[in-house]
Amino acid sequence: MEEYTRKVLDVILNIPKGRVLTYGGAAALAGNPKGARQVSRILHSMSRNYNLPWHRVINSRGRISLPRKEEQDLQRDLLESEGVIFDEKGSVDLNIFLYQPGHSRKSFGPL
DNA sequence: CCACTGACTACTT
DNA sequence: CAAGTAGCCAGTG
Repeated sequence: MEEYTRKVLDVILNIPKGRVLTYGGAAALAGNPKGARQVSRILHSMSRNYNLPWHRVINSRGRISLPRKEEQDLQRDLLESEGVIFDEKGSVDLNIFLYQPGHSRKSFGPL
């Protein structure tokens, strides 16, 4: 497996509860800003074996990208149970919930 | 090695 | 907002 793949896994595992990360963001943190698509494939192939928090990974517009509705609902449920808020259009406010290493605040949220 | 795939992204219509 | 285009790159066969 490529080192890049390993780094992506590491990044995903480090997303704090209640935060989300975009595919591109995970790719960038893993050292390959153009590797967003690999992130999605990694999640698909590794989430089974590594117990990854795959639900904390969404696309650059703050929306769920899963193709199947059941999976979308599951991801949304998991995120909401962690405190992530979805607006009426079904998207997450990345300005609030995006995981940004080094930019951590003591508290966050819409309040 | 080549061809194809994909839970992406940014840009343009 | 939806649809099309181009760039991207590791896994798989």
